Amino acid sequence: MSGHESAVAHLRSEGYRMTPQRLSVLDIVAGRPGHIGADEVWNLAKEQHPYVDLATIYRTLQLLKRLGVVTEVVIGNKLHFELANHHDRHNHMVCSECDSVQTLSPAYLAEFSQRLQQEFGFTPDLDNITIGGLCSICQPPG
Amino acid sequence: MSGHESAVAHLRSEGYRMTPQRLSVLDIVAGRPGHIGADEVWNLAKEQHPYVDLATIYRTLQLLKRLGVVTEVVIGNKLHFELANHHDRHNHMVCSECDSVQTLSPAYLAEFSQRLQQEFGFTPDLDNITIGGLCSICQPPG
DNA sequence: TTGGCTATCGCAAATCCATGCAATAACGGT
DNA sequence: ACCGTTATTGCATGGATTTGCGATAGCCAA
Repeated sequence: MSGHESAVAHLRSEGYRMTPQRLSVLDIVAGRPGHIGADEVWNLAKEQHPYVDLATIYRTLQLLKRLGVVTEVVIGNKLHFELANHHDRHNHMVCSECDSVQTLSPAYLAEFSQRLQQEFGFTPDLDNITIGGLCSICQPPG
Repeated sequence: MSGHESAVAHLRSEGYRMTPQRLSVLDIVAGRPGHIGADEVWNLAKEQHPYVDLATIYRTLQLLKRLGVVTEVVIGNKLHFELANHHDRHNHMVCSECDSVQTLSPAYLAEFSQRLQQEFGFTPDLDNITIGGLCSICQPPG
């Protein structure tokens, strides 16, 4: 198994327990290069634990998100998750036409974020923000 | 009645029909200075048309949104709507702690938008974007 | 005014996600 | 290895929003 040890240790250190369901969800999300929907996680998890409930999947994903182990990505109106890579934080640009996804360095948002903080005292949470729009291929003609 | 004529004409010109339910929803949203939740619209609409269904409210709001007559704002996990004022476009900053809402001039997003366009050929749709975070009052101590 | 085409409605059921609760199982202490 | 505490699960349920479908009612033409 790959580098789940740290995630497991993280759970443990916060008083959370390690269960087969949680390990399963962790494995599944970690086994994906990109993001994965909750329903997909569920389907895959059921292969190993036929009785897992979808609610457990959701709770686990939210837990892992709270712990910073996974990142939530809003695509359309569904939630997707991906393993948080702290060495490669990024945001997403989703094309509303072809649903393609590009990653975006948070550096692009830093300046904007600072202005909101300075001028309004508002601390935006842009970590998981997704930018919708049209990708270069789907640009309207003209 | 105020300036619903243009909205009505807009509907008509696109082949949509004008119904009392739609007029009612339009009146209600237009009669609000700020944003209003779908359930609130429903309650008010029922005063005039006791048999309107919530699904009709949702469908109408989505239609008006598609036509650019109203704007959708996601607050917490509910949808709110407000009359689109094309002379005063703005974004929203929603506090995840107290659900308070501040408006934000799109000027703050212009620079960010241009960079995405220039560097990635991606045309972001930031018109209706909502920024989550913590307002100045709900800042964590320290 | 009337008639017909079809957009729209009301209703019911489905979907997505969150939550309350009793039964279960993880884990530290013995 | 066993026990007890209590975090976690599965199940049922609820809230918000969407969708399928047959019935209804706008709107245009005659």
